Amino acid sequence: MTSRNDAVPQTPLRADARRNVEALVEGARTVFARDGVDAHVKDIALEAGVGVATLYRHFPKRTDLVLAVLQHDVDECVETAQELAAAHTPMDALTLWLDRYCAFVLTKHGLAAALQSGEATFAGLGAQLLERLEPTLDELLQGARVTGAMEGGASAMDLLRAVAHLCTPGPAHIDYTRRMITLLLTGLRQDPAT
Amino acid sequence: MTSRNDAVPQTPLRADARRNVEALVEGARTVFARDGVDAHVKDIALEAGVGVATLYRHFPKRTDLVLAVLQHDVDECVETAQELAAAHTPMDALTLWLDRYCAFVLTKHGLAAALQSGEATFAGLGAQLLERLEPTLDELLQGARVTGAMEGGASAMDLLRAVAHLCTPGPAHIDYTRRMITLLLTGLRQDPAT
DNA sequence: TCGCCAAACGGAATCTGATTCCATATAGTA
DNA sequence: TACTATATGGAATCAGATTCCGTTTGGCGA
Repeated sequence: MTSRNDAVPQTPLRADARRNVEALVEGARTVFARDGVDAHVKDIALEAGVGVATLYRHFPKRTDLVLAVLQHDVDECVETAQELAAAHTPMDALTLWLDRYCAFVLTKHGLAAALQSGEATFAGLGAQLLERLEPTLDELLQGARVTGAMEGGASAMDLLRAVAHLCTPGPAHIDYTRRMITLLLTGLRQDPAT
Repeated sequence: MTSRNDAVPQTPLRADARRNVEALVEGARTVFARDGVDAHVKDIALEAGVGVATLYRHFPKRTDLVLAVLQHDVDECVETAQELAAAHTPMDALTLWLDRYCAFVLTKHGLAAALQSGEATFAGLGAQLLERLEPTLDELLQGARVTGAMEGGASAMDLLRAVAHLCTPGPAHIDYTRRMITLLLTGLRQDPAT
C-alpha cells in the first residue's frame, strides 16, 4: 500500500526539521484528543516543544495538521476492513466495520465538525480521507450485495459521509449515533420482512 | 400557541431598546443568510444600524441571536406540519414534512454546524429549537404508526437530529442529504418486501 | 576535522476580530 | 420642562492567529 501522501519535497527535509514534524504530529494528536480540533495553535507548538513559527512552516493550514494526525488512523481503519472481510459474512463485516469507523470518527471528537460545515472544508480535508476509505467500504458493500443481503444502492462515499455526520454530537451521544446507523443499514438491507 | 419564549423582563424594555432588538434580529437574519452563522458581530451591528455594545446588551451570546432569528422560522415549520397532516396520508405527510424541515435547516447554512459540534452547544441552542419541533414530528410519527405504515421505533428527537446532521454539508449537497433521509425513512418503514 | 551557508528555528511584533467600558444621550415620568 | 434610570455608540482592551526577522544549526565540501 504505497498510495500514501509521501510526495518528496524538492529539497529533502533537514534532520532537525524531520524530527520537529514528527513531534508536531504527535503533539497535535495529544492536544486534539484533549481539546478537540479547535485547540489553540500555541498549545500544540508547546506540546511539541517547538515555536509557533515552526508549526506554521510545516503546516500552513490547520487542516494540514489534522490530516497528518489522521493519516495513521485511517490506515488502521483500512487494515481492519480487510481483516473483518476475511473473518465474517459480508453483511456482518460491513456492520462491524461501520461500527469501527464510527468509533474512529468519535475518537477524534470535533473531527466530524472539521470534515463538515462548509463546502470548502468538505472538499479539502474530507475528500482526502474519505477517498482513502472509499475503496475499502466499497469492497465490503459489493460483498454484501453479492450475497443478496443488501438491496439498497447507496454509494460507499454516501455512507462514509453519513456516518461521519451522525457522529457529530460526540462520544457522549454514541447511543444516538448507533441507533441512526442501524436505521441506515436497515434501509440498505430493505430487510424482506422480519 | 403561547408556548413562545416571551418571558417578560423585570423592567419592560424602553421603546428605543425594543426597536433596536427588532433591528438586530432582522439584521442578523440578513447577515447570517449571507455569511453563515459565523458572521462577524460588527457586520450584524452595522446592518442593524446600532453599535456593537447594543448588540451585546441584548444578545450576550451569539447563540441568543441565532435563536431569536430562528424562532420565527421554527413556528412556520410547526404550522406546516399541521397543514400537511390534514391534507395527506400520515406517511406522506411525514415524508413531505421532513423535506420541508430539511429545507429549513439548509436555508440557514451553518445552522446545522451550530446545532452540533460539542455537547455544550447541542444542549444549548439545539435543545430549545428541537424541543419546540419535537411534539410536531412526534404527532406525524404516531399517525404513520397507527396506519401500520411504519414499524421502526426511532424517536422524533432522533430523527430531528439526524436530519439536521445530514444537512451539514450545506445546500450544495442537497442530493446527498435527500438520499440519506430516504434511506432513513426506508429503514423506519421496514418496507415488508417490495 | 573545520568552516561555510542555506535551511530551520523561536519568540516578538502584528493583525484580526470579539468583548467590555464609560462618557453621553434619551425615553418616560412627575 | 426637569429629572433620572435606561440605553447607546464608539473607544479601549483582550485573545488568539499569523507573520517577521535576527539567531542557530545540520550537512556538505575542503
